Amino acid sequence: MADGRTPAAISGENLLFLTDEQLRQGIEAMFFAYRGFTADPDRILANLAYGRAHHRAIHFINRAPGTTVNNLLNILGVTKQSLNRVLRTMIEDGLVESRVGKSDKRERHLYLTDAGRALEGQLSDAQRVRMRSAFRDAGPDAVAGFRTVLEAMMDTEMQRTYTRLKESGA
Amino acid sequence: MADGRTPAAISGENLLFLTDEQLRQGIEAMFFAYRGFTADPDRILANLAYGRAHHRAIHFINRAPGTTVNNLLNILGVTKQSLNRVLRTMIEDGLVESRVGKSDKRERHLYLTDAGRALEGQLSDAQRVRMRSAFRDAGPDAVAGFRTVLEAMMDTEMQRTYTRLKESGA
DNA sequence: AGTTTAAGTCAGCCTTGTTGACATTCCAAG
DNA sequence: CTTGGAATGTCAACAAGGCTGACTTAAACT
Repeated sequence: MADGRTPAAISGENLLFLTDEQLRQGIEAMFFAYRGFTADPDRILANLAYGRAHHRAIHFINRAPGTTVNNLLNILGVTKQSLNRVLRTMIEDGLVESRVGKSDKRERHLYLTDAGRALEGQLSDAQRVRMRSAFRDAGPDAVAGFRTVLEAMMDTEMQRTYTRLKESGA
Repeated sequence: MADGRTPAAISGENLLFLTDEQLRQGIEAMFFAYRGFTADPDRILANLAYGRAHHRAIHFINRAPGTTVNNLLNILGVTKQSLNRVLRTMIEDGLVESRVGKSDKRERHLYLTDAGRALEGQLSDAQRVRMRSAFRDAGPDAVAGFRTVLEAMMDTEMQRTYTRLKESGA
């Protein structure tokens, strides 16, 4: 078995963690935790003229500088029109730069400007503070489990996107 | 130490799980996983005239039948006006029943009708299928870690709400 | 030359959040 | 008994951020 559990161990550990009540608690935990997860950046964004959609765009442009609009579209899972509205305001405000592609001039490659990077840093700092505190409180084993479950919860398509980003990172 | 780790073990396990890169991966995992988490109920709701807000209301009314509007407001973290719009359509459509309180007639107690319970079942079945599959793939230790981290990520207020619901359940 | 692709844009619609103002009902304290 | 405050509901207006559909432009591919 890939995870080192024998069939005996699996039936032995009597699957109590798969009861409907356990699953419901997992569902509610996701709901409440996601609120906490977005709360800190939301507070910062509320004072500017931006929202969560801007945060997401800015995060992934920072993560993969030079990404094309199409690529970003796939990562974010929204329509071109929806992304464009967000992108346009950030380009106008000088947070994002859009450069015509060298090899393929139809493509636009996206980069954060200095101002964009500054905001990105502010937002991700806030989000990381909470994440770091949660990780530290929970300990490395819990964190590993956390990531395993989240990965298993993604659509397979998103799993691939996530893994690609992860491997490009470090 | 409550979790059995000695101070030496903590510094020994060199805190690699707290690097900025690890935290960023955790952040992205939350983002992608939440999309998966809501995808199945969203698909069902798209065919009806309801959205995620209706799902949340219906979930917690089912979880705590007879809850007051104010209580639901606190759980959901939205404004009274926002909840009321959602609630009103579901009352009109015969999914939710609103009963005037016995002891305090200002309060309205909320219950699902048979039709409401049917929809709730449909939605939570869909969501549980994915959750169950993720839990099973990840195994009980990972699930425990998942819940530990999520709990640590909540605002303390939400933590209390979550715990109260959890203990009332089973 | 004709088709497909990437990006952008316009218009319109929906859900779901927000504020602010105001009415009603009822409990409880003075 | 009256009055203040609490719980609820309702109306109006607005914004963010999704969506669809239609259309343009430019570039690339075949």
